[in-house]
Order: sequence, then C-alpha cells, then structure tokens
Amino acid sequence: MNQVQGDPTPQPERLRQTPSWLITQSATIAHRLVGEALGAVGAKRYHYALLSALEQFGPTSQAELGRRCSIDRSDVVATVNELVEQKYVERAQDPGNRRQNIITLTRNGSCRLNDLDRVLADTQNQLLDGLSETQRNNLVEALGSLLDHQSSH
Amino acid sequence: MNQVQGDPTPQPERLRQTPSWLITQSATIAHRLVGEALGAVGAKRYHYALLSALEQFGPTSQAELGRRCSIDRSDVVATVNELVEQKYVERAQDPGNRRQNIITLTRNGSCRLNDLDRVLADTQNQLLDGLSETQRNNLVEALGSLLDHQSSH
DNA sequence: CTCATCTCAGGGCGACTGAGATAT
DNA sequence: CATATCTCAGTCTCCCTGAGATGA
Repeated sequence: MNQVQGDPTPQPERLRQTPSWLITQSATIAHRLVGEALGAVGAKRYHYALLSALEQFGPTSQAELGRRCSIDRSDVVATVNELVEQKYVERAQDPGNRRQNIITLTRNGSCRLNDLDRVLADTQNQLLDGLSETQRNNLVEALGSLLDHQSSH
Repeated sequence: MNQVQGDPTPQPERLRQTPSWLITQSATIAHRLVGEALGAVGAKRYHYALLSALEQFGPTSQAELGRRCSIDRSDVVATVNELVEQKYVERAQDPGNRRQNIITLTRNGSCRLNDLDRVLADTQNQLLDGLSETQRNNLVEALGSLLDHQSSH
C-alpha cells in the first residue's frame, strides 16, 4: 500500500552521485531510444557510424573504419555485410594492398545517411528534452573531453 | 604508410556531435573501468547497487530493490542469490506478506559496501581524469537532469 | 478473478577474444 | 621472420520477455 505521499521510490544517493552510474544509466536510455528509432527504419547504430565515416573520409578499409568508429573488427565485418546486402556500400579488394578491402559509399548509401540523420536528430531532442541549451552544451563538451582524454590513454 | 602527419584517425564529425553517441561511448569506457575494478575484488556493478540501496533504505523487498536501482526483476533474483551466497545479505520471507522476500544487509555486507566505495572512488577519478572540477559538476548535473526527466516519461 | 511478487528459462545485442588464411 | 588485414566462431555481460507458481 506504500506511503501516502512523498516517496516515489527514489534512487540510492550513492548511485546518484557516481558519475559512471549516471553515464551508464543514461546510455541505457539513449541506447533504447536510438535502437527503437533506427530499428523502425531497419537500421542499427553501427550502420550509421560506418556510413558517417565513409561520407566524411571517402573510401576506407575495414580496419580503418573500425578504428575511426571504435567498432571491433568482427563487428565491422558483420555490419559491412549488412550494408553491402542493402546496396548502401560496396566492398572491393584493394589492388595496391590485397590484404584489405576498400569500402565505398554508394549513392543509395548517401541518401540513406541523410534519412538516418533526420531520424537521429529527432531522437536527440527526445533524449535531451528536459535540458537547457547550456546543459546540452556542457554535456557534449564534458563527454568530448572525457573521450579525448581516455582515448589518449 | 599513411600521411606524414596530422591524421591520428579522428572520429567522424557526425558522431562527435551526437549526444547519444558520446554517452554510449563514454558508457563503454566507464563500464570497462568499473567492471575491471570491481571484478578484481570479486564484485559486479549490480552488487554495489543493491548494497547501496539496502544501506540507505534498510530491509527491502526484491521488487522494490529492482525499482530503486533500475535493475530487472530477473537480474535482481540472480544478484541476490550471489550476495546471499557471499553472506553480504540475508533473504527472508515477509511474514506479513508472504509473496515477497525481505532482503537484509548483514554486518559483513556493510563492510563490503565500504570496501567497494573505495574501489569506486578510485575508478571515478580515473574516468574523469582529464576533466576540470567545473566539467565534472556540469556532467553530473546534466546527466542527473536527463535521468530525472526521462524517468518521469 | 485480478493483481503483485518471486523465480526460471531463454532471446538479443553489443563488446570482445582466439584462431586461421592471406598478403606485406 | 614479424606484422597487418579479413573472416568466422564463439564467449560474456547486460537488458529484457514470457510464463508459471504463489499469495494478497
């Protein structure tokens, strides 16, 4: 029967004050929102990441794609397979270095990226709905620093 | 052979400017750091969460623990099993409501929580190493708002 | 009958590891 | 020889669902 009022199952103070917990909880929410939004159009997070990299940097090997997007080599293989099947990218062996595959964005893939841009813009607004402009900027700035610093070990 | 200079595999702009991507990337790093630190002393993230809730709110049913810590009912069962086995909590049927189990923190469990507090404090410093005090406060504040707003739908 | 709770079994995804084949 | 790439197979953790049993 609970209390009459004033105890809407708050979270433990320890967790609320632990940055790593705040980050992973937020990530779970972000993950769900993005997954649902992309899933509704038949895409996944990794699809968007690879298409973004190809659009910005041009044809790229799979290993390089993995480095740029922080995606594991195994997952790059699987994701490229999916994107090839959907005709959004093409895979070709590099004649100058036959170890590697060069992945190229198709015109279809460019359009796809633009579509996903719109889907994601909506999702970001949903995710940050309660935050002021200042809070949004602070968040992006702080997490950017965190990633920069951590990636340089 | 790459360029002579100035191209240390940067990330795509689109990703760097997408809050959900920044959050999930940071979460992956946080997850790894916390997992390794807790794993080194035989603990898991869920262990710390449940112990925190029990310390702050006293004996609690499993369903309530799940609500307070945002842990799924199935995972609460598994985690309580582990904590019972390690003698950090005790499980007893509520005589007033025989549907539910009341979980109680043992003296051992209290000590364990203090130990984990120290482990986690170190980890938070590692995680936020490159950030100024202002950035850290901004981050905690922004993510707190995000979680508050999202949890109220 | 309905609702809440506890429990188990298992699916799905993301992050990751190991090993083999091939080429530099 | 060592190194780098691509690929497959498979593990592990977390998040979540479904369903059954019990009791309010």
